[in-house]
Amino acid sequence: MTRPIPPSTRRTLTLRDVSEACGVSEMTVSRVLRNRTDVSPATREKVLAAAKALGYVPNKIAGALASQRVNLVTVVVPSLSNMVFPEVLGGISDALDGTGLQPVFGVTNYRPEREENVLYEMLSWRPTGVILAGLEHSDPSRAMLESAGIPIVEIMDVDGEAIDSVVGISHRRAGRAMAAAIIAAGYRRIGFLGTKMPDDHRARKRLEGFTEALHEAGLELADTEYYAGGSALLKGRQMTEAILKRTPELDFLYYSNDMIGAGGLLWCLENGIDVPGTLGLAGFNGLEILDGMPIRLATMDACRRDIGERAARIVAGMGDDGVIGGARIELTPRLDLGDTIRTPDR
Amino acid sequence: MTRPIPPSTRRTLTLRDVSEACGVSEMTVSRVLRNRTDVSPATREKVLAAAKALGYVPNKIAGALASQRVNLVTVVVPSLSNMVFPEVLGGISDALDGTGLQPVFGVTNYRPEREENVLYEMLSWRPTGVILAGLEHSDPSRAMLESAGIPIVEIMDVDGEAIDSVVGISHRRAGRAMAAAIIAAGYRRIGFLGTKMPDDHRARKRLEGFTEALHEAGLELADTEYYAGGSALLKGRQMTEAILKRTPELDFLYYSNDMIGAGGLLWCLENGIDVPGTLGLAGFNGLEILDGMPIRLATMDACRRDIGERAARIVAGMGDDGVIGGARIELTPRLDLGDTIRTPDR
DNA sequence: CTGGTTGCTGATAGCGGTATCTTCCAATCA
DNA sequence: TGATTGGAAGATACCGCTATCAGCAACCAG
Repeated sequence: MTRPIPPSTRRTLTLRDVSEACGVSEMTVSRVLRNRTDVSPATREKVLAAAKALGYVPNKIAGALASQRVNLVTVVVPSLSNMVFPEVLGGISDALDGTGLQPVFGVTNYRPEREENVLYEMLSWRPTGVILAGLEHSDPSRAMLESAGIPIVEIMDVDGEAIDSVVGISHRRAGRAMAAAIIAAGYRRIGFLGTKMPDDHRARKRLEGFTEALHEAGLELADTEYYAGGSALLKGRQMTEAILKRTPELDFLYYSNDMIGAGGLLWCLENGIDVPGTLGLAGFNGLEILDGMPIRLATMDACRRDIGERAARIVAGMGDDGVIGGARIELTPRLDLGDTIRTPDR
Repeated sequence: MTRPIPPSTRRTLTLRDVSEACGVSEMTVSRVLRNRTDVSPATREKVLAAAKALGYVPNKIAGALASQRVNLVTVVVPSLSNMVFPEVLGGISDALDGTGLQPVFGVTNYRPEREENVLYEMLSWRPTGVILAGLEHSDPSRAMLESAGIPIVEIMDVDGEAIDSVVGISHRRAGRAMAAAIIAAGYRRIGFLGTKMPDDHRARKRLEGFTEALHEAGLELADTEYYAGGSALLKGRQMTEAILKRTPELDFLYYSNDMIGAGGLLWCLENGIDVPGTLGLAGFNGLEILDGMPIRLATMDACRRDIGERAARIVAGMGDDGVIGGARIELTPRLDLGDTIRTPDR
């Protein structure tokens, strides 16, 4: 095993080491390394050469403490295990690129007490801003965020009261829109399949909006099926089989996400069910994976990348509208009927 | 818009504020908040109450500078857009839970210069350790890592020279093993479908191992097909169609990942191809999504979670073997023939 | 030639904590 | 009873960097 360098032997380098190596003051080195303009080209070259030769890496901890500036943006999401949040993170990452700001990610696994912990840890690094999913937080979490004195952007959801800024879609409205489309297509005996996660508020709100709209049309959910954990695609199959066995007269299945929807779709096709004739299907999220399915599942795009980008721009102080705080951006999800909802006039 | 609290009015709290609020020294407050034992219960209560009442959040920047201790672990991965790295991150996150260490993630998009940037930024926070994917890094990156004087764990791959510790599988060997299984099953006209990413070294090594093993058995790849970007599932379909149209006599398709493999599988089934009789298929990664496919794609589990957990334990100083640095853990991927490779003796 | 400006560099004083040493005082013991 | 001990709290000195201001030469207009 070739161990790199005896870590004990070599104290880590400081500005002083660089300054001594090139015969200028620490202050001048600091200026050069921060790309400040008021240094003569000659000195600049000398310093850069020395820093490079030594392999100096600045200590941001000291820098941040002295300057009271931290170029970190805290990003807190509930999960990485479906594709929705990674895409949001991608949007944030790209939007922050070139601003000098750096995202730092934390994951809560949909647990409020974990969110509280993650936030506490993150806030104690005094980040430039916070982007976090959802509007539902524990009281201590809200208190921390409110008193942090930095931009807070709650994302994904706009149905509720924001702490500061918010960028997202209305999941309640999304649920209603899907219900409307389904009813318009003539389906009447509708089942719902979803996760059993009390803290997935967005899924809950979609379902609420969905059932409200059904109700207003004089309909009720005919059956529901819940799952927790495991391969979503497989669960989608199993749940579909189970719900159809229990309630064969269903003519539509609304899935709380595309992955279980895709599983259900595959099961239906394999079992010779006429989709969308006998049975209509719809999911939620507009996942890329749907592009590869035999037929396109109806879905609703959640504007994930866009949400990430906009949120990042707010934190970076580049919000489109020039508003300082308290921005509220509601995006409109695009309904995609795909091939699994019959066209109304057909 | 209800803005939280006038940020300008309220200076952020310091230890001094808490100490003045409860009439003890800053030092004592510091002790209490760090759970040090040498404080009387009475004082402790008093301090905690004051801190809570004020909503004090410690400043880790100052703390880290003073104590020369940072509880951050840098984790650098190339991508979040397929499920493999999120799973690794999950493993790391869980293993670190309870150690007082916190992971901080960075993404490179498979670009070496970006890796260099991310590492520079991250190292300047003086983390406790670094976990990063792969063994191939730019010279400056290697230099930074070598001179950081902290545990460095390179993950996913063991085929190459490590900087310090390494946890992963041999992708070369994985490629060979899959080739062996395919040859043993009697397939002879083998095609390869994969990404066109020069910096995905693990995919490259798998292919190298694969072709080597073919070569030793007197075989060569009969055709290859590459893609870049887009929905992997859809690309899998399209590439499969393309390669079979071009080279219909192929009797096996080896995909560089499960997602395109799954797409290919769906296409084959829809087009009435006898899998695994006429055409065998195999992917790589052991993704959960395969569980939901009509039939199980042959694959090889990459031990992702396990790799994350072990790497985290090394950084946390809990490596199973008690070795301080330079650990080398090679895991053995499990070959799963699924339903898309015919059983040799059948 | 003077006073002011400009351009570059250095000295000094913190940023908000923690390590370490010291002090204080009550409890314990010969 | 005085010496000793040990637990609890405080005083002090930094950690490595940056903000700020001071210094000083070169330059320019008046």
